[in-house]
Amino acid sequence: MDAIAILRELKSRGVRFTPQRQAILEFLLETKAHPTAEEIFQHVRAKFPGVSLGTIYNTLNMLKEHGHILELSYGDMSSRFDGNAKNHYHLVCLKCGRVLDYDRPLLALEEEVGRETGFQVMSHRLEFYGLCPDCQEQALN
Amino acid sequence: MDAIAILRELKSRGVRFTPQRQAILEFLLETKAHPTAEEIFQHVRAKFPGVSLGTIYNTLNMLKEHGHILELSYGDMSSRFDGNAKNHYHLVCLKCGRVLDYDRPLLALEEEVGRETGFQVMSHRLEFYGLCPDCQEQALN
DNA sequence: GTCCTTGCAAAACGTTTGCAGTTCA
DNA sequence: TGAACTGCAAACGTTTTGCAAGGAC
Repeated sequence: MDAIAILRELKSRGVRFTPQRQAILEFLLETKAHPTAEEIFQHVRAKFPGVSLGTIYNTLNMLKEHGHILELSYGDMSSRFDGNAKNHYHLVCLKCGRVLDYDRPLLALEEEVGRETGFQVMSHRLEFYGLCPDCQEQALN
Repeated sequence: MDAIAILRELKSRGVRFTPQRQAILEFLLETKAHPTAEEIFQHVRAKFPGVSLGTIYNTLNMLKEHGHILELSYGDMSSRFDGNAKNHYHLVCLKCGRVLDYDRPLLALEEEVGRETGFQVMSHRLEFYGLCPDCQEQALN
């Protein structure tokens, strides 16, 4: 589903279709980089010089609430946003902060966890921390 | 290992043993609640009325760097701290924000992920999101 | 025309930093 | 004694909010 299709669907729920929103969502869908709000801002500003960071956050929160993007937050760094809300996992580089996708079959644990704990499990998040190939190479030098 | 033993061990690495640090670490070790820095501050202030939030953060960062506690961060809420740095997983309630421990054998995935992706995996984090038993009950009313 | 959204600025929030004074070793 | 730590306050970066003007429908 592309940006226009998603925004059309949202329109039927009372969310307005604006060119800024289209630019933000298109960028999120086409990049694999898990950008921060600031990075999205810089990118969208190339097309819409007057856009503000407030609008970026407004749109990101709206898309997140409707389940079209994911917010990934880490201790010290600012949040990163993922245009792929379909389930997948992440590899986080502890040195450069980069976040890479890791596609693999989802773990079938939720039902078992719910049974064991009484929690009504709705989703899960799995992340691996370490060094990306680039940073491993640098460590050798 | 209790707070005094941990602080004694840190002393041999040049970290000073202060009563504020003892109070902070004791609270983290005895609670299961994964408190925020602010909650730790409120608790420690009962014993040390003059303590400052800066000291709380200073101590939490020191303990985290030495691997004695974990920092858990989520999108909108502030970080929570876990006095149990031994590997275990977490259940996060989407309604009340509570974080519960989930003890189970660790997944043996790191080696496989490293092989598949070229990442040098050093740790992983697994969290389940949903409704805790209390909030499920409330939803019925 | 209505009301949602934008841009801007200010504010809020959690966290870090700088510094003078204090305490631990 | 001297380096590490404390308390305080100011600073910081990220995110949210308030509001008047603008744009979608």
